[in-house]
Amino acid sequence: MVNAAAKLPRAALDRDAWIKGAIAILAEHGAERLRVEVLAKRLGVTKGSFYWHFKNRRDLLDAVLDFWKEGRIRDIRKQTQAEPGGEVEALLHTIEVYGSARNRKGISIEAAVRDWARRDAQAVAVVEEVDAERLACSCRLFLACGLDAEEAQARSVMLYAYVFGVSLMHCGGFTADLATLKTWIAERIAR
Amino acid sequence: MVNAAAKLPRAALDRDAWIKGAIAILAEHGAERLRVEVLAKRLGVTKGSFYWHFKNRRDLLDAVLDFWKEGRIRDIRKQTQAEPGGEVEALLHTIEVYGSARNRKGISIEAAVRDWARRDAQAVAVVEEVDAERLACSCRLFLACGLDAEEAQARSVMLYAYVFGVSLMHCGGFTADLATLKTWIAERIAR
DNA sequence: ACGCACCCATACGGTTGCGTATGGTTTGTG
DNA sequence: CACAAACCATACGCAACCGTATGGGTGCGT
Repeated sequence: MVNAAAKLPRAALDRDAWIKGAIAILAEHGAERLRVEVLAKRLGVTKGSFYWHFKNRRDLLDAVLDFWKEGRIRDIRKQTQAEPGGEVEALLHTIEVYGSARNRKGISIEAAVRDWARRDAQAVAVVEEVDAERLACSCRLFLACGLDAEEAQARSVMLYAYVFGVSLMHCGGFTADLATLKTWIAERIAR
Repeated sequence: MVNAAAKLPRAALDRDAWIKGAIAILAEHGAERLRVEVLAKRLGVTKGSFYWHFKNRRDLLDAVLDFWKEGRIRDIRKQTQAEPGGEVEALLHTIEVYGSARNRKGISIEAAVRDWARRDAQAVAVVEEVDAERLACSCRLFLACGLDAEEAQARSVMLYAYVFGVSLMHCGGFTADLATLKTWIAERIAR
């Protein structure tokens, strides 16, 4: 019998494949509905396979959190690197990338993890680490622009609070040109 | 046998009591884990009672959404009413009330509903209505301050995106004096 | 006092999901 | 080829829930 999903000799799954599948479900349905039997069915195998790669469901969840944390820290460092003089551009770019509807998948994961962190201690720890790194990165840019320490910190908090918040709002119908509004806001935060 | 929970002759529950209990669970555990048997146990009755007051679980969820919507619309209208000349104070007050850690319960419900709205169409509709009302309320204040329509809209979006976002962030450890940072931010948004 | 509406308990069948036990298949290695 | 490790299927027990069926108790109107 061939693989029902791919009609190919089954490629053995590794831990990473399970984690990536888990993140897809996390983005679509949240951590609460990330179930091993559902995930297994999605990957075209049974949970017999799952318990070979993971000790239990919690083991998977921790792996997902760790995977997400590493990726987010790598990403924020990449997005916020700037040539001297290009700091404002880098800040505007960061707002654009993190607050734009263009990045739907990433925003879904972000929202799911933050909601998860309201009940799970491990998720809280990961979010704290990621937030700290992001705040440090943008703070560095604001300082390079010549702002004093307090204003640099305040603007950093404002920046991330805004991009996370706007991704949760439903302001369609409020204005004809939301894009113009967003660039106005980005300017007021970054400049 | 007396009532196990209150040691009193059981007071008959009405629909409202169920809804309020449901909102408590919603705040603590999210919509996904708002289960009728759990809620019934919390209220000291069995689900036999529940299905007397509600058609099914979905019926309760819709009632919860409606209850929340009405309350939020009433609240935002109350919070944003201002004497002529006191508009900036009203805006600062709104930021304080909605973004402060003082309002833990309300923020938990807000976050739960917004997460809920990422998967449930009915929740989306309710959040859209509430957001529209809130944006309209603060927009009115900004206009009364003399701002033009575009800037009033932009600042309104920035205001709510910020307060929702900051309630999801974990910036403890980033600064010694978060309160000062928040007042700086509030000033930059409202003034 | 009788009946009925209101409110709730108990019991049941069905589904989903966790974790374990056990055995089969495939792949690499001596 | 033999054998073991890696990988997966099948089957089971257990728990949490949903929704229904059914009956018991309490208060109120007549």
